[in-house]
Amino acid sequence: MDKFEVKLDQAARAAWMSYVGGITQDEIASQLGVSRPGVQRLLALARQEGLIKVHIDHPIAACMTLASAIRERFGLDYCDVVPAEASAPEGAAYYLAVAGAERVSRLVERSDPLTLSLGTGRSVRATVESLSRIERPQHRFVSLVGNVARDGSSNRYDGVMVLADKTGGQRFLLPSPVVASTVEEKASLQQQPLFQAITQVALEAEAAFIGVGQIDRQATLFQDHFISEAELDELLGRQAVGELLGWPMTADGDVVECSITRRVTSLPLEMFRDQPIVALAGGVAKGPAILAALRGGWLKGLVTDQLAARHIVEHF
Amino acid sequence: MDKFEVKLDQAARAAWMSYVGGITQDEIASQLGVSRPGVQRLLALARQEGLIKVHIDHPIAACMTLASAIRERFGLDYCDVVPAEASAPEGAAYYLAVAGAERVSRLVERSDPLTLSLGTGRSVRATVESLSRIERPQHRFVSLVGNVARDGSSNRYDGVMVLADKTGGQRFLLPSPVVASTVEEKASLQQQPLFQAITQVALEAEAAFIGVGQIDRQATLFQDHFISEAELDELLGRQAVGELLGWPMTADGDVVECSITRRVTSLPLEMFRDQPIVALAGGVAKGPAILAALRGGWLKGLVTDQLAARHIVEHF
DNA sequence: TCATCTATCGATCAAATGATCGTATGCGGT
DNA sequence: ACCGCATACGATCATTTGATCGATAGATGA
Repeated sequence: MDKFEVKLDQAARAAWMSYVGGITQDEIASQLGVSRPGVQRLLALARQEGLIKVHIDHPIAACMTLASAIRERFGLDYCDVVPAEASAPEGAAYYLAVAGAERVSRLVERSDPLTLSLGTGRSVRATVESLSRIERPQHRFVSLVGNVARDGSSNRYDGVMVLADKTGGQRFLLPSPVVASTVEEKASLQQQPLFQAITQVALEAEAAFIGVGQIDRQATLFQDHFISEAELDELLGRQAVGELLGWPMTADGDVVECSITRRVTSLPLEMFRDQPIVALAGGVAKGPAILAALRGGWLKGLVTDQLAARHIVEHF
Repeated sequence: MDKFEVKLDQAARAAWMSYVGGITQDEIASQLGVSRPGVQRLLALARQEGLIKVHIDHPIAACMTLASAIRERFGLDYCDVVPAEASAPEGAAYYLAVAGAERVSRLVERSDPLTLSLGTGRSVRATVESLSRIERPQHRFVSLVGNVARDGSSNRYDGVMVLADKTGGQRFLLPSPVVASTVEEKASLQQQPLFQAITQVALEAEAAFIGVGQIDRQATLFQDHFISEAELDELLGRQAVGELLGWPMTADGDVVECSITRRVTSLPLEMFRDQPIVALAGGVAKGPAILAALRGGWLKGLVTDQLAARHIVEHF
């Protein structure tokens, strides 16, 4: 095995010249007295033996590692992880919004008519607000979640509204509360032609950008009075850890069947199995919920922050 | 300057994908939403800003760094640094010989007639002894240093002898002591037709492989009785720290003019200004001598070990 | 000793990379 | 507001890199 040692020596030399010295393989070949393919084999050996350690000296490097791990593990089309600003917690939210806006604008910028669907939540709102104005009247934007609160007031600043305002595109809002008061109300809503028309548009969307909700006392669903405290307790009792479009799910990503589920008016998740859903969510509290959504295989894309990403990779 | 931060962020991302992730630049370009040349600029920026740290996980890496530094600093054609075997001091000598033999055999292996000149010293001897046998009767080997001791005995195992034996090439030995007894003896020697003929051959050599001598109580010149103790003291008094081919020189690489110099019979160093001289020497004791030879600009190539190399770079 | 097998090596080609150039875009000054 | 400058961007080409294939040399066993 002494022969192998010599090979490794040469491999290390070649690796040094190539990576540190920036020498071309031709040059290395003549320096080492081997053929160029020989140098390639040496470099391959060096890589294989783990002789070469590359370190990117920038905070973003950790994010990239996390992003790559998550993308691999859950077969995502993409995963962006933005740095967590330890000093300014809102900084991370801003980063998240910018990163999300980047992904959205990629789609919106193009000239062909585009249909995009949006969920609700702070992250989605912040994301569309980060977008710059661009004239795209040919685009259509549709909301996947009802934007009417229990008291009947309509959220004037839904993401779809902002996006349509910024682009001049068409808007399609779901004229319903997130959770209907009764099963009958839900059925009645779903029979409205308007509701069905919007459903149809949503099905034609090329991508869906949605938030991820956590299920606890800080849950948006609860804080915004879409569900009552008793209903929250019921969800917690059924092991719900997060929600997508108002659909609560367990840690494994299965949608929880319960009294609330039967009254959720959002479009059923199964409907989007073949559509790319992109989640926009960050913060350590959202970690378990995002992980659940990933486990359920609902997502094709994810824009998150370092805190949530770290939680996710630690609980694969 | 916030703009610059964003650029650096992207540069770090691109660098991560390229170096750690092994993604192609085309892929990175589409992931980052820029053109491929844009990615190149980002990578160039990342390199320039020192974001990318490559570490070769092998003892040889340190040697390569030293070698590169020395080659750069003194404009050498090449510099090989072999690892110092902390456990076995003779191991390093063996490595040195193998590394030197590698350089020599590059030249010897070729079929065109070759003229090679050799100095004396343990390193040169060990080097030629490491060479494998190869039939090259068309080659010529010439010694640059007299191989006759003060007592008149001839060193039967001069490097030239060994090399000629191994290749079947012609041998040209300098029939003189390294240091003549008197200036007159030197003059007389130099007038011999044989001496002049050999000088002529030496001038036709394509490369010279020589040792480097230190000037102290362990000096080969002194140990082998080429100079007396009084002469050694004289050299030390004149700040000589090393010698090439018997020519003592100061730390700056200037040849010392003194009573000994006038009696040295080796071919004058100036004669080789346009010839590639390669020094073979290692060990911490040889450090100052090698550094002097480098400072004098006498060398075009160097094969040394980690100990000497470290001394050299620390005393640039 | 010969045959065969395997491992290694170098020629060739496709892909990826780096560099140069012309062009566009934005910014500051007049 | 317009002009000029500077900076940055993207198309194109040369170089470098990676991979595949056939060939050759050495090893191993019959």
